[in-house]
Amino acid sequence: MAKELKELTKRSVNYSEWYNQLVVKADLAEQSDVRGCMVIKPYGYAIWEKIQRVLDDKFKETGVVNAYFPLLIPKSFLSREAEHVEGFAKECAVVTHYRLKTNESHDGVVVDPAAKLEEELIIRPTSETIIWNTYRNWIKSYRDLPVLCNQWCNVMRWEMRTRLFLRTSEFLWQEGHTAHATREEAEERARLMLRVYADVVENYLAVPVVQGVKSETERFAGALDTYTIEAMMQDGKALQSGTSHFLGQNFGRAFDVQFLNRENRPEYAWATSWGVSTRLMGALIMTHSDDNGLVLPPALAPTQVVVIPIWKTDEQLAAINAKAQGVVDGLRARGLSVKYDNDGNKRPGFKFADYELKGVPVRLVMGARDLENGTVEVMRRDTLEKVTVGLDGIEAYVEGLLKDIQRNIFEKARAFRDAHVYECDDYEDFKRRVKDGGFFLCHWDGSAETEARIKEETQATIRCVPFGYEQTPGIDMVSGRPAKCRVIIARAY
RNA sequence: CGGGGUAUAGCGCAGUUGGUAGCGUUCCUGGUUUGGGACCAGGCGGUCGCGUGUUCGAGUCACGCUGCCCCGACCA
Repeated sequence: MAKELKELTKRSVNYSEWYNQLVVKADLAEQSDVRGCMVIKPYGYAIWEKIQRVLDDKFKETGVVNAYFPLLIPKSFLSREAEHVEGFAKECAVVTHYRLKTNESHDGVVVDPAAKLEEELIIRPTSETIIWNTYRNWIKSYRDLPVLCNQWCNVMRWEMRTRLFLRTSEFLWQEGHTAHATREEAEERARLMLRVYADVVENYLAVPVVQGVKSETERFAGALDTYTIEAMMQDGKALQSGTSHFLGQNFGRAFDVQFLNRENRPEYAWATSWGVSTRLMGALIMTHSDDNGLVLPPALAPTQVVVIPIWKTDEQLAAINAKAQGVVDGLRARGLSVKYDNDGNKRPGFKFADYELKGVPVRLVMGARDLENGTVEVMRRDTLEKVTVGLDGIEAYVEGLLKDIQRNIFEKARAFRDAHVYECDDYEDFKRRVKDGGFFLCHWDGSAETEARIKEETQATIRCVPFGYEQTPGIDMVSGRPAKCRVIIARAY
């Protein structure tokens, strides 16, 4: 069954449209008929599962365990932490009834007014409240700490405008929630999880990120500090790809989670929370893909190698099948995920284009010519380069090639990012250039007024105070007041 | 919730001064093809978003409603 495959919009013509078409045509996801929601198709979900597995293993290495908490949160829980409720109240879906009944004309159903809930339930926009309400019963002594739980789940935030993977009303994520006996331990945990995110995103998704800390206004609702990883997309816009929050004792206090410390004195537990979502899929797609379609990092590609035979007669096909089987087995023996596609309904040219669209890192082609010469044609997706190599030692060759692709796409993305990071000291210059994308390193006086003015006049926001950047004091380019450090300012998704 | 669009086959679209439904593509069947998105022939598929009105007659005109898209506000 052939699929309709039209040419993609060029990245340079309309980046948003290109992205949207790519997600749909590469079979990753599609818009659902349900408002603001997304259907993740099997191919997209296979990639997400791989990301999940990598993250899960890394979490466990740091002592985190998985658990699950309810989807529905009593309304009163949400309002316990004042800043938290203010941050999320505007985008909550609310369950008000628990029953439907047949309508008067017996051709449909209506909400049964008699089934109104005494207290409304909120569909979780995030789970701090319900988890900390639970932790109250778990934590009595410093010996119970730390508690290091993660949950894989869906959350709902009633967004006004949605985009596949980047912003949908419902999305999949993991949220980790930890409780600690000391402030220092909690702060270190928040920073540790940020490092875990940066590791996974850079070394598996091959997406370079800037680690940093958010300004007060960009902080998570209820946090004392929000750490972030920021990636740059190919249009120069920033994508917040993961966050880790130091929550202080705010939730411990709000949910009365107290423990007796070594001195036998009651103390509120210290908290962190941290999450990454299916938005990572968006980062993956936008960072590497080109006008031919997706480019997947070998570490996450559901199919790493596709082998395509080209034949004219059944005898030829049989001969190629036999020869190719050896290659496929050899590659699989090395743990690679290989697809052999001898579907006679599709022509080779169609398959080439289709696997490129889907981002398969390496393609092997075997025809009558190769059969005679004992060779195979190898194409790498990242550069689209083709070479013909002998079958002898093909497994090691392909394995090396996959490693090289993984490294190359990361280096390419990092080079692009670095070429679009600018130090900027002049606000007029900034205003002219920021709309074309890029990360602008600018001195900031730390005031919310400056931040608000930049946002209003340029639609750019302070992404973070970057770590690992040599800071020197200077003058805020907007207010002219002294500034302790430079921050990254950019337009963002 | 403000401002602007749009609604006709699964998808993308045309449809003139009102005259009874069309193109491309997908899909199905058969054949020829197969080293970069094949070709030929045949076929399936539509209460023209919903409702009311004007008219001998409405996809087309008027009014109302609804959905969706874009631009704002909000945002992992």
